[in-house]
Amino acid sequence: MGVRDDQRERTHRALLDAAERLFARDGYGAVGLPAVVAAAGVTKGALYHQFDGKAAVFAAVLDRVADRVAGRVVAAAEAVPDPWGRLVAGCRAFLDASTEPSAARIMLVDGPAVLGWADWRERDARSSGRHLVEALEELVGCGELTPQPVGPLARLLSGAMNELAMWLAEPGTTDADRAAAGAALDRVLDGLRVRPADRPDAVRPAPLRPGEQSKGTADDPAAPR
Amino acid sequence: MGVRDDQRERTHRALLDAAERLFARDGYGAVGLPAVVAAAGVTKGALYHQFDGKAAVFAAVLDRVADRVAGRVVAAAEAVPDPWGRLVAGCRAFLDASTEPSAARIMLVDGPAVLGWADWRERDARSSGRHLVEALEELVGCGELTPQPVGPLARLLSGAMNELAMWLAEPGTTDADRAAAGAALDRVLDGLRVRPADRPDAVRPAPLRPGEQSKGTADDPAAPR
DNA sequence: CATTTCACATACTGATGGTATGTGAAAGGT
DNA sequence: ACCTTTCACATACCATCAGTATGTGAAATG
Repeated sequence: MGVRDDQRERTHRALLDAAERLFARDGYGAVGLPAVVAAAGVTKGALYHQFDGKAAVFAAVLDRVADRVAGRVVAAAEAVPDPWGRLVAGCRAFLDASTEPSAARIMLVDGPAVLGWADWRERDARSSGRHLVEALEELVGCGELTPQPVGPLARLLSGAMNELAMWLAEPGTTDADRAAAGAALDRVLDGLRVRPADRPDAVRPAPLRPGEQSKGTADDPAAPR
Repeated sequence: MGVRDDQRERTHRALLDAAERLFARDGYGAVGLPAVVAAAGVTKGALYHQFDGKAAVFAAVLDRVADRVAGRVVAAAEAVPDPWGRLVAGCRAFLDASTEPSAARIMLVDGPAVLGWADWRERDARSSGRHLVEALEELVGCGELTPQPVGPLARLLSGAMNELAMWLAEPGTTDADRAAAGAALDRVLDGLRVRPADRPDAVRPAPLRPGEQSKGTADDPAAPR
């Protein structure tokens, strides 16, 4: 690698940084390429040399954001030993990470519209979505979930968490809202869990009570303003 | 009233029809106003006389689509006598209606990106979302759901159904996919239902840990905004 | 029947995404 | 060391789009 590749990578990152900031703040449609290249300190020539167009820049930004989110999900999940706890921890981490306004706007709001739902879905399946599917498969394997195709369930849960994240990313939402969203998600997940009584014979004799992790009290989410 | 209002309404509908067709097929971003007015057989002058701009046309189209969907939801729900059946029937009808590609693309994919999530949410809260909240409140009231703020749960379920609908709206999905999505949704809803064994009569703390909450249905469904 | 209103058409503008071409410095061969 | 090629990027340009300003003719109004 010479000084050439170095410069190349520097402008690449400058473009991604500028684009992410502007896309997150104003939305894809309201951001023009002139604004992006100006914020990055380069010209349109540089942008079109490195990307195939505006949508490609957005896709690259989205991938980077999704990677960050997936990283936090994995980190949170692999700190928990038991499979069910991993699912819950992963979901909670996803919710937290996606609530970051930049992530919500780029990944959840504009993503499907700009890239098309199919492309967007595919990218999700390669980052956070994959871990969700794997966690569900493991839970089915060890009898904590009733045997079922995990694909549809993963989509359902993913959609649920995405919507909650977009809500929580909205300015004006409070910590109480965050707690209420987490509690609702906990209740849904717990409802899916095979009751210990109904479980024929699991891998372990249920050492801990169904982890009710509703932190704080689920309060009225009405947000005054 | 006069021939004037008549003509006015005719071009209004022509614009909405043309815009809905094009937006559904190509997406908001890929449709230009020239294409819309050409398909409607009018000129840009007519469009800007009746609407405030491209986004306003889209909003009007979305409202019409959302009304159609909500209509089907209500029709399906009110044909069922018991509250729980109403919820399930309503959800299934929403899934069916939103799977129509035109509805999915306009309402679910482009809607949040074009109008902004908050505006989009508000519109949903006025059509389908309202009925979901009401159904959940009724179920909490009659003890089939554990007392909880229904706002977050409604958002969660709405997001889940939206994602499933977008999936099923994709070309290439089969009837088996449709059935699998419905089954997954059924399982989640059923998991939320209070077990008859745990429901002797009145409202009890349920199997959840204490400290949850004990209030009734007090909950503001829509975040004011 | 004169006047006003209004639904719409035409003409125009600034800005945007995208392309074609130019340029100068780094890489590579001899 | 020198010439050539490559490449990362800049400049100039174009088609198109959303939006605006103005014109127009028929319906409403008195």
